[in-house]
Formats: sequence, C-alpha cells, structure tokens
Amino acid sequence: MTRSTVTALRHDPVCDGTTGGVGPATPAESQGPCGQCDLGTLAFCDGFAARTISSLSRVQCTLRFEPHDTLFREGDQGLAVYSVVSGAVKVYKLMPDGRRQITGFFFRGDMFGFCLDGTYAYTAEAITPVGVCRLPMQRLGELAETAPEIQYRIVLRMTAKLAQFHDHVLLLGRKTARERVATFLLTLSDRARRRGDPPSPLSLPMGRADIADHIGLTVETVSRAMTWFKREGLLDLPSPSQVAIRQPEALRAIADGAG
Amino acid sequence: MTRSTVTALRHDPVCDGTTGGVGPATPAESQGPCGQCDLGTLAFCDGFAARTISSLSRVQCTLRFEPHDTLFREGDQGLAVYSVVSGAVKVYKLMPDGRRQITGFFFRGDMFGFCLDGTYAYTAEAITPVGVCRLPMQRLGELAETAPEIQYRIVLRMTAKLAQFHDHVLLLGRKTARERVATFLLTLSDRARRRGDPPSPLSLPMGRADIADHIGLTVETVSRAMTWFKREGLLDLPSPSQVAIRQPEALRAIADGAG
DNA sequence: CGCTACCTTGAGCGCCCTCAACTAAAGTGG
DNA sequence: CCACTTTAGTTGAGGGCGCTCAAGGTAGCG
Repeated sequence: MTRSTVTALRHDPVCDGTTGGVGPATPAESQGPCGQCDLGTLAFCDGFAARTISSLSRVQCTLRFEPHDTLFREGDQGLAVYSVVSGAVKVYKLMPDGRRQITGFFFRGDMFGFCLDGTYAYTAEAITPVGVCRLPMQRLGELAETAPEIQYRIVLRMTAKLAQFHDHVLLLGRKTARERVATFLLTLSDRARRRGDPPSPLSLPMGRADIADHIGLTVETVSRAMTWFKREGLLDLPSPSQVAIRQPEALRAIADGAG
Repeated sequence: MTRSTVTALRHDPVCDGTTGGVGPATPAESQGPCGQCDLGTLAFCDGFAARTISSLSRVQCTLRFEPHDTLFREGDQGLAVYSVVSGAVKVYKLMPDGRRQITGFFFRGDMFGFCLDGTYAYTAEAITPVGVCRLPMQRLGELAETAPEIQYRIVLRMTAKLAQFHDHVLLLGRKTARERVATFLLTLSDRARRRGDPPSPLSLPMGRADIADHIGLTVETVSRAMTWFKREGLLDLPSPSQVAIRQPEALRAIADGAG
C-alpha cells in the first residue's frame, strides 16, 4: 500500500507532501491506488478500464489534513483536483472586510478544485481530519485524450455541481431563515443517504458559524431556527453536531415554502 | 443557408421547430452551420477541426424565439444544449408560492441547458428576440467519443460557469443591496466587453423585476440603488434599459464592500 | 477547577420588504 | 391624431425579519 504511494510520488513531483507550502499535509499511509481505495462506487475512477485506472493511479496521490488545515487558497495556482476519501472539507470566498461565504461542503466521494486559467477561485479548508485523493489537473487533461471516459466523468460531476448551485442560489436569493435551515438539513441528509452514510441521526461536522456562512445567515439565526424545529418536534438535537430528523415531510414542506 | 437547416432537420428529428410544444419556435432562415454563423471566436465550435465542425453542423439546428417564449421548462426532458447567437435569455427556478430566482442571464456566445439525468433543473425564457444554436445532447455525447476536443470545450464552459456561481453565491449570501446592484452592473459590463459589445453605455435587456429576482432583492430596492448611484454621479441612466458607468473604480469599490 | 470555544437565548435596532401613489412610456381603438 | 389603457419604473411611508450586541449555558481540556 505504502509502495503505491511512493510510486505516485515518483511519477508526480508535485506530490511531495507540500501543497504550495500551505498546511502540514503529509502523504497518507493507508490508501492504495485508484480503484483500491475504499470509496467503492463513489470513487472517481470506479468502473474505468483497468488501463485507465492504472494510468490514474500513477499520477494520483493520497494526502491527509487536520482540522483548520488549508488545502489551497483563493488565487493559488490550480494544479490539482481533489476527491474526498474521508472527513469533511469546506470551500469559501472572503471579502476584504472579512465577510465570508462558504460556497460548498465536501464529503466522502465528492470532488472539488476544478478551476479556470490555472487559479483557484476559492479557499479549501479541512473541517475534520481529512483524507483526499489528489489528481494533477495537467496529467488528467493528457490522459483524457486517450481515455475520453475520464472527461465524461468530469462532465457528469460538474453537471451535478451546477444543479446544486442552482438550488443553492434559489435558497440564498429567495428563502427565509427557517426555509434555509430546513433545506440545508434535508440536503445534507439526502447527500448522506446517497453516499451510504446514515441519514439519521445526521452528522453536522461543521459548526454553526460554518452553516451560517453557507446559507447566508448569522450564527444566532441558525441556532434559533434549530431550536424552533426542536420545539415543534420536527427534529431532535442529541448534541449540537447531531440531528435526528423526526418529521422529514414537515421539514420538506417548510423547505419548499409551505411552512 | 436555409438548406443547411433543412439538412439539420433531416438528421435530427427533434429539430422540427417544436420544442416540446412550448413557445412558437420556428427554424431561422439566416443562420448557417457551425463555423459559419456570425459568432466568430465566441462560437462553441470555433477552432475545431473541419471534420468535427461538419459533424456538429449535421446535428445542429438554429431557432428563433420571441420575448416571453419559453425554450424549455424545469422538469422537461433535457434533450439539447443551447448556444445564444443573438438576444438575451433568462433562466429561473420557481417556488410553489410563486417566488422566483433567476439563476442566470445568457447572451451572445453563452451556452446553457446542460442537465443531469435527462431533466432540466430550470426554465429558460427569451427576454428579447433570440437566435439560438441548438445541439442535441445525445449526439454531442456520441461525437465526443471520436472528438474529445468537444468534451474538453464543454468542461471549459462549465468551469467558467462554476466560477460565476461561486461569485454569485457570495453576492447573494453576504452582500448588501447596493453592493449587489454594483456587482451586477460591473459583471454585466465585463461580460459585454469580453464578448465584444460596447461596455458603456451598458444595455440592460432585462427589466428591474428580472434584475431583482437575480440578485435577491425587490424591484423597489434595485430602483433605489440605481437612483442613488445616479445621484452620486457614479452612473447615468439615459433610459431605464441603458446605463453609462461614469466611475467604474468607485462602483468596483462599492461592489467589493469598500463603499 | 479554570479556561476556552461553541452554542443558545434575550433585547433592541436597522436594512430591506411591503404597500401605495405617482410618473413615464408604449400600445390600442376610435 | 388623440383619449384611454396597460405596463414598467420611481418615490415615499411604515413595518417586520433577521442582524447586532450582550449575557448565559455547556462541553472539552489543561
């Protein structure tokens, strides 16, 4: 296992444990090459031809990050895309005066880091301990010429992400505080279900401040909405980072504006 | 010219002038095949090999729509992607109670209609008289296997759109009313410049209500912000649909939160 | 036990929404 | 060509949702 990581290092000089000097990233010791990591059908390379997978495994490398580590910053040269193997990552943009907008959360199986003209448009930061599969973008482009299935897979991922953005823009532009929180919880629950994690009790690895900066509210408003849902019996909060959704339909009704 | 449209009709039975029975779409008479329309370097197929272009021209068809025509609705089967040749298109999602969020405006050279699992995630409606180049998605996927440059181009377009979304989510989640309007005007001006249209006086083909539903405000608030910018000498409003930006730097400062 | 970080709860205010009136411009029919 | 109607945009007055500011609670950790 460790040997395959070393192989990756030999073929991709960028994979030397430093990611632009940001964060104490260290090569992982427990992950194998593409197709052998434990992502199963969630893996980017799942279902690819053996030759494609071996090509990917030669340029891929697996990294670990600790909470608050920065994977890359807005403006950094965009050298690689990332696939989350374990843990949670948040991605955000900052305004000069410190206002922050978290544009996405990424979990097991999710990919991020696609960027234009070689510069990341946002900062990526680990929320929990994180394992990621890193794919150098340039190599990916070269491989795509011989294995068009790779680019098709990328198109699929990006299309899904675009659909998510449409929904989130609707949330931010037109929904009330309670509708936003309800939508957020249901979306997270749905994504957990799709990736095979228990959808209830739902795990909230991010703090209230992160949630607030994602759905365009303040910490206090998020907290009040959660407490209100709890009082109404729509959900339980065994701990601040765990939500048991009791009445999904009622929550859905609120999320869709019938509350 | 008309003959090439007829050719397209022969090869693509979907291109019969009806787009799901929605809107009085009629085949255009003035547009040629890919590479011969007047989009120049803005065209999706610009720079492709001659063989690729001829393949595209065989599945492509050009359509015209009038203001308020619906190109497709949210939930419709997603059969094709569109490239705007002339005019302006808005794309939006509706909530059950009528709240509307416009998730994007599309002008000359812009593409839209990429969708997952065969269903459009939003409704597309013509703002002005519109000419579009319509490319059936399935054929596009088939062609991509022999001409990977097509999918690479799609990836580029989608990457750019994703970056736009990140910016817009920041706008909706964290910016004040004036910051939103300033950002909106500058973004529109920048896009006009990139596509070769005069960036000033900037043309606003969409109404105040459309702007409001795009940046998460009300008509009144948009109007007040514009009047305020005018009073401060940042811009002129020769007509409601034309904006002459007098002080781009000052407007930029406001857009970025330094106002 | 004290410290820190995070979450929750409360009180008051402000930005933007709501409601309404007014103006301007464009279409309509005689 | 001109009254009438309709639609879009602007301006004003008042109210409410969510923000701000502040205090209190709770869990993790030395």
